[in-house]
Amino acid sequence: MAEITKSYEPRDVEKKWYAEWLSAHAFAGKVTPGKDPYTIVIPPPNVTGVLTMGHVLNNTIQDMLIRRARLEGKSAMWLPGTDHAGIATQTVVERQLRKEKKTRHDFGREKFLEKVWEWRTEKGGIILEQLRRLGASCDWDRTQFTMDAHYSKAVLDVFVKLFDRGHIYRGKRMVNWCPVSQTALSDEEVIMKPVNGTIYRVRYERTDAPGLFVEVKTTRPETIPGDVAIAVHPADPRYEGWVGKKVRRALGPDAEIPIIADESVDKEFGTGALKITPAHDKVDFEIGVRHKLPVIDVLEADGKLNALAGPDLAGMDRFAGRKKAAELLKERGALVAEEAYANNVGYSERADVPIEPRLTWQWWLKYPRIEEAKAAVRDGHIKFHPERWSKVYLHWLENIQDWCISRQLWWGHRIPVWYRKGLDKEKLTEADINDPTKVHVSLAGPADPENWVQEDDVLDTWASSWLWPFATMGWPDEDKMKAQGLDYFYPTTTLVTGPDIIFFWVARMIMAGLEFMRPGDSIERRIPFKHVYFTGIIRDQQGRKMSKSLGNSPDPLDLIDTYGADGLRFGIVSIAPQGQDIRFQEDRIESGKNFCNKLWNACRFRQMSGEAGDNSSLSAILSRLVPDKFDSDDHAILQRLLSTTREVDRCFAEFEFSAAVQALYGFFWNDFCDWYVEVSKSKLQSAETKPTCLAIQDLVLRQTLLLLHPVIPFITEELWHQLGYGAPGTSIEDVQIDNASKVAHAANVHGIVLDTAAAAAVESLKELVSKSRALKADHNLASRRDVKFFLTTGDREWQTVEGNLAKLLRMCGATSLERCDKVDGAPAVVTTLGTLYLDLASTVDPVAEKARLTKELDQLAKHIAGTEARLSNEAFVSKAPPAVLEGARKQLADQKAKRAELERLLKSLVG
RNA sequence: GGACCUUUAGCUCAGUUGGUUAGAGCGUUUCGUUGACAUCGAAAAGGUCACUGGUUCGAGUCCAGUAAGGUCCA
Repeated sequence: MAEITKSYEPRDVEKKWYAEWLSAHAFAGKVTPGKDPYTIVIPPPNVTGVLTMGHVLNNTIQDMLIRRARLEGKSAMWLPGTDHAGIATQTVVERQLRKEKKTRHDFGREKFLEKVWEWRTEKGGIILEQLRRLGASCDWDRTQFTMDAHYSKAVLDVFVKLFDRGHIYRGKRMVNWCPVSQTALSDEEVIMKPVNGTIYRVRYERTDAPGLFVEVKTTRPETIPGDVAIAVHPADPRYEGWVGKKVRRALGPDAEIPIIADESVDKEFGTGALKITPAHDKVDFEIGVRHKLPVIDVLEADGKLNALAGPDLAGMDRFAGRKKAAELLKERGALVAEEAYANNVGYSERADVPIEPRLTWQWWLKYPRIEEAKAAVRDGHIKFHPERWSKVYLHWLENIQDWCISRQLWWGHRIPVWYRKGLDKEKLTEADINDPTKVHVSLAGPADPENWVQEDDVLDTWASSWLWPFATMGWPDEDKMKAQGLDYFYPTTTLVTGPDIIFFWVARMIMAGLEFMRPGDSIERRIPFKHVYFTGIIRDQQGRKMSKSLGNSPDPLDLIDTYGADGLRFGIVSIAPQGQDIRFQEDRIESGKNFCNKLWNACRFRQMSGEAGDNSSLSAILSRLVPDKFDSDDHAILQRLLSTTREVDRCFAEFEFSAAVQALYGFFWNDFCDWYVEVSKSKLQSAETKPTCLAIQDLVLRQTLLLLHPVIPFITEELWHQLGYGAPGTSIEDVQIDNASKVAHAANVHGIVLDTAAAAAVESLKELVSKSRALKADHNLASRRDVKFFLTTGDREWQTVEGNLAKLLRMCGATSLERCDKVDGAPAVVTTLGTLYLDLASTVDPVAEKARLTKELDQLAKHIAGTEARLSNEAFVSKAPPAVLEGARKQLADQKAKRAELERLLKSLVG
């Protein structure tokens, strides 16, 4: 076996093991009857995406779950893939074309799509490559893309089915229009942002009574040419007698518009009068419908004003038009005032520009299975972690609106609808849409395509990703489903994602699963996943969301180069508590790297300490232990190993990953390295204690590597082999991890009965060591090893000290530690094992020594007062549980004894 | 306007059903390279647990309210 190097160099180790895992097909998800499946489908990153810190966190957690599942003996399968990301990808390619001074229209639909496919072939796999660097153990042979032929077929099949089931309709309604992308958006793709703008007070003059005006407030004067009425509340006394009269439109082609009464007008807002512009506001549109008002659309798809806005405004951009409109109103004396105004404006999520409410023909989906989707989460068939997100989810479902699923893009799944040639698409009625002689809806298309024209629109990207948990495994093709094991792996076990896509994706997947999977079966069999773990959002030091545009996100690949993939994984998991946003700190990643180095060196120490024994299995190591030779340190470290194993078991079951990592960190660094390895150094000197000490190190290291492997897979695999825990050609994941009770049971089988008092004994030894060091540090003696200590103590305590003397001398850095009755004038410290004196009587400064003891005494006095107060409280004594009462009494006794000792020491000081 | 989250050491955060003297990492100060590790070791300083009130023998923890910051929905 090669000697372990002095420091851990991740680069080669990571490269080597990832290649080995791939060639061994270690990540392949296999249908294995008799084994429980454990399935995760990756939240497919956009093909345009590059790895961000969010991806690192998200995918590290998925990999941890998958690797832990493999270690637990489950048939684990992690399915990777990418999302075609309609708008995002089309935008990227269009931006490229713009550099060549071209638009997609210069190419035409077909040629443009070829360009996008070229782009995706060339650059679309980057993020999956990056995930490999991170160590992601995805079953790469199953990699899916939402535009793959098979997947596309599933998407279109679902459209046809939902159309046939009456869930899909075409309607001319108000949509959120993005003038930059020039497509409709769903409500979820609109981000409300507070904007400090201007509100314009505009007056309209009565045509029948010149000189009489009605005043309204608007933030959008450029839409005044689209006004078709002024609305007031019917019970508003200010406008008694006004309803039915007409006013002159303040801007645009000359027109008289009526004053109407509508209950929905808010009397409290402004003057209580509202201008009605049905083409450019959702509320206005509804009022317009109620009053059968015309619709005058003054905007083009690209956000420019059109001829209906009048010659002064036509051709202007909407924002320039707003300024111009204000000027024109002013000239005409119609502008009463401009006021600063803060309001919320909807922005396009992708293009980051204000959206326009726009009346267009679109395809809509009435969500299926809404009630069942609520029940699935409410009744606990699907568990959210943290649970509180279920409230957000349920609230959204309570208020759910139909989903606008059509997009005016080219990159996407083209809607499988054909219109009979010669029909005017804009004039189709509901009956026409459902008339197969006029509108054809099918997967295959019409038999006589020459007589039909296909719908231009494509589907919203999310209308493909909502099928991800089953369309990725061959659905709906029976043969493919069988080959890919859909029936075995579905429902998937856990979904790991961010709470920001709870509506976009999580809720919709639940509805899709319930609608399409295993019709007629129970709800547990139809849901797409059993657990949803919501990660926090990674923020920068200032608390801002990390984003490409802000440039505040470190490149994870740089971090991998600097700290290793394992260091990055360990660091990011350790700072990601359940459901809380994360403020990124690079030094935590550094501490992940340091932990790896610590682990490496502890294993190196084991290797240097003696010959390797039989490490081939847990049982082989256990049989090397001689329980009779155990001292309290051996008992204590094994107990801590068990309690840590139990804690990690619990953390994985409850999705508390940072707690798991912290438990392992504390156990390994503090309990094992700082204490057990240090005491080993003297145990290894004796032929009598050495074999058991080595076996215990092997036991702890073996089990710790198994517990750590899901978090830091590369280094644990490497050390596993370096220390001979696995046969050549096997992997650490070929071994099954035992939970705490199984490990305890195995130990019992080998005659190991752990002494529960050992932990307390070790704690008292640690205290003695720590206080002896402090005593030395106080007297600037940290480096010397030639000090002598004296201890005044009882027989029992001395027995403990004597039994561990060699270790104690080494740990305290002393040549001797002798028992004696009384030492005068030496610096001393009170411990549970007795009063420890530093043999330095001649060099001591009594004044400083007094100060030190007095300070400790003062602190102790406060604690005694507190304990006494509690115990003298009648209510406490009569109502507190006996164990608590007993604890308090013992505490007081100990504190008083310590006080007496300190007082004695103080008195004994000369001067 | 509605809902949710956060507020604990200089910084970032733990603190499980209320119960000894509230913890960790980083940072700071002092000391230390003796054969696992300086990517390290030892010691130390540092907190009226945002505020007010309540429940309780006992509150960082439970309840109500206030303040500040954040997120989502309208």
